[in-house]
Amino acid sequence: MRGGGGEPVSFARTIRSHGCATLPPARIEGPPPVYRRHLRVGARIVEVAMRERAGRLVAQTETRLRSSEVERLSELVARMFRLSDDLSPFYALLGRDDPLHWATQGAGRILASPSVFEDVIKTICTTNCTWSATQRMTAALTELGGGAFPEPQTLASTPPSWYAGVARMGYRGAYVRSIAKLVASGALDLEALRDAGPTADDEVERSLLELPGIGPYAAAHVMLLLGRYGRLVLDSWTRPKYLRLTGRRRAADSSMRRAFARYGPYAGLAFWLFLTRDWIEE
DNA sequence: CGTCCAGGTCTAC
DNA sequence: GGTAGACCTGGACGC
Repeated sequence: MRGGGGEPVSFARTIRSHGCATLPPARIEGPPPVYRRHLRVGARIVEVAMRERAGRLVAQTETRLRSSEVERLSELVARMFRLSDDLSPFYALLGRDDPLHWATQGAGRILASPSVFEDVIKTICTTNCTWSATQRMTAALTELGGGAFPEPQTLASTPPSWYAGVARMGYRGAYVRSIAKLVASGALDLEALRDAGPTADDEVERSLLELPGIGPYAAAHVMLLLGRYGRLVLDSWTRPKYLRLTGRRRAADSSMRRAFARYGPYAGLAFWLFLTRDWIEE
């Protein structure tokens, strides 16, 4: 790996993926698809352009990085693209006659945030509001962070008046602030959820549900970003989209779960791919 | 203008 | 266990 000053940081591990950005701020341009965002690398914030080149994921920065920063950036990008995930067991489930067989070309690599903390907070910002409100809230958070998502300590020490008056987060502000305080104080280690290894999904789900502002929808959403694909993300966007795609007039949550149960631990990923196939241009 | 509700969650029955 | 109401905010509506 090399990096800085126009030299790309590249990853030996091949990814064949259609990255799906589920959370702002992110923009995908194309072709060729480029994903850009500012990342906090050590003490400073750098803009990083990430793209696929010859079967490799390449991250490039405008400014030259120290080798320690290259190391750190590599770590962050590997997390975001979940490079340690092996989706082959999922692909093995998708036979020729499977409606999701198309996904075996490399779909399903969910793009996460560099930290679990960021994914948790942003997910709270998607609840019970319009997408434009989510964008407003996350833009304010990024502004507070000086161009990148703020550290837990920053959010913990920011007064409630900022949450209400600037970010206009409404009742979510208290949830976000209290989670930030827990993390900043060391009482809660959200990042450990990413490397929870063989810890059962149920246990991870319970941990998430204990957080203020995190309910069934948010827990399932964060788990998808953690590479735990068993839960279906059920909300006011996915439910109607499912109905539209299947031509059904109504469908209980239980019947949607049943319809995807055959994908086992990948049921939630299969559901997500089923719903977002039209996001992928062919 | 008032009402409804959006990529829900919490509390109180 | 299941369900009603409240909850910040701000667009999209109907009147």
